[in-house]
Amino acid sequence: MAEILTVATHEFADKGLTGARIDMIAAATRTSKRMIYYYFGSKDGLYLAVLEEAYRRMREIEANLHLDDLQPMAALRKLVEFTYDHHRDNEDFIRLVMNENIQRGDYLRQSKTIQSLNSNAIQSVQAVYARGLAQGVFRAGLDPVDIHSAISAFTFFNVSNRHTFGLIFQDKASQDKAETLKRDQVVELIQRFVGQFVAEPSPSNGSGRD
Amino acid sequence: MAEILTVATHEFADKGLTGARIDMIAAATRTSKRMIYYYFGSKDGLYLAVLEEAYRRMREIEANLHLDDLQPMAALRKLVEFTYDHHRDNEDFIRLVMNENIQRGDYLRQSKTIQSLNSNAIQSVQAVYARGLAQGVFRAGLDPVDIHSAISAFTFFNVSNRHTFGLIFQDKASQDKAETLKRDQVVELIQRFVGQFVAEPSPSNGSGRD
DNA sequence: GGGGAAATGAACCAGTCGGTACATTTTGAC
DNA sequence: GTCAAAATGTACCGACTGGTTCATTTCCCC
Repeated sequence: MAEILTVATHEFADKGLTGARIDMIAAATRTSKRMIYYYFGSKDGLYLAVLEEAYRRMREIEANLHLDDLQPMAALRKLVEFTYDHHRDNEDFIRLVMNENIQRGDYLRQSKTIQSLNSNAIQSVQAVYARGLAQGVFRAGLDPVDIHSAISAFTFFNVSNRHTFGLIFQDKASQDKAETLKRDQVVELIQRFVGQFVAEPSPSNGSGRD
Repeated sequence: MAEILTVATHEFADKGLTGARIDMIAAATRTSKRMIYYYFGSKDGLYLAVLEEAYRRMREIEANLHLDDLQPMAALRKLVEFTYDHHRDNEDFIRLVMNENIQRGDYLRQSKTIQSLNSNAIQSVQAVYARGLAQGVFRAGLDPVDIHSAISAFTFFNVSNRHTFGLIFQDKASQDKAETLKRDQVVELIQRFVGQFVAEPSPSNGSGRD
């Protein structure tokens, strides 16, 4: 059953809900189509299960960042870096979410499980932001949801629109693998958005990831 | 033929390439399925035509912004506002591009027409950025493509991920129609990213749009 | 070891859908 | 008016695909 989910995740991410073929998924598994229907009931049921699992997995990691141990600005950096890395390394997740948006969130809406998972993400941002405010390093008047939104927008777009964006601006040959904004740039952008001043941008650590 | 394109644009944007049905498109037209194949050859052919038309239309408007008549910071604002408004008001376009990314840009790649359209967009940014640098209001070291990327990321994500994002954070009931970041916020974010200092953020004009 | 439930296999089906064959009509240049 | 080319209507097809039927096997609890 776990195998089915793994294969299905890939297939749905690859072709989308309508494009994916149950027969293909079955063929790539050691079980049969019959089994897929036995466990998941329908194509939609399988898709929903895949969606839930993908979200669950991300939030699980995210919940273990221990942002509280860091100074606000550093915590912000770490959160951005995590999100950036996660999205870059989990294209399947990105594609699933894209597809779900094409379906207008019809399936996500059915899953109370997922919806409850995500307020935690906002809580984290809220906590960091509050500390930053208290210390005077963040500017006032921002909504945690907006900060989260800003982080998501960049890191998500970076992967989701890789193909069309890279294609259009391919003449700027430099960019390797059509990555648009580099990681440190995204960090800085967010810090400038949230920070009080930018005269002293932010310590540019050279650390790879995490 | 123009009617076919209009209807097809909507259908493809709505359901995606695989989800769209030729019979549906034909039914919504005053012509027949036979005609669609007569003019466009195949489903893929029709899809490609739709894609080209959508891109062409956007760049056409964009080319008429006359950013040169404005001071750099104001020009930047206008560019962001235009992109924000366009994306918000043309969900079909957004969805087409999303779909094309799910197809890994396979169709966009076939269209030399589109690819040539877009260097102009970068040219505009480049021009504004250069003027801003000369006047000392923009900071050095940025790539015009990065600026364009930043603008796109926000305005695009804002629409493309409306459904999943709005659903997840619906508890923050405030946001009307699940719009994540407000227009002025996006403008400010970009200005902070590009600008030299942010002590004096930017003139917040109260004008609605355009 | 009996028996019911869970798990599985193989063939099959009915609806769907992109695409076509064939015939016919309309157009427009001369 | 003629005639070729463009345009169009109708009916149809073959492949695909989500889903099912029926029968069988494996599991496991007492």
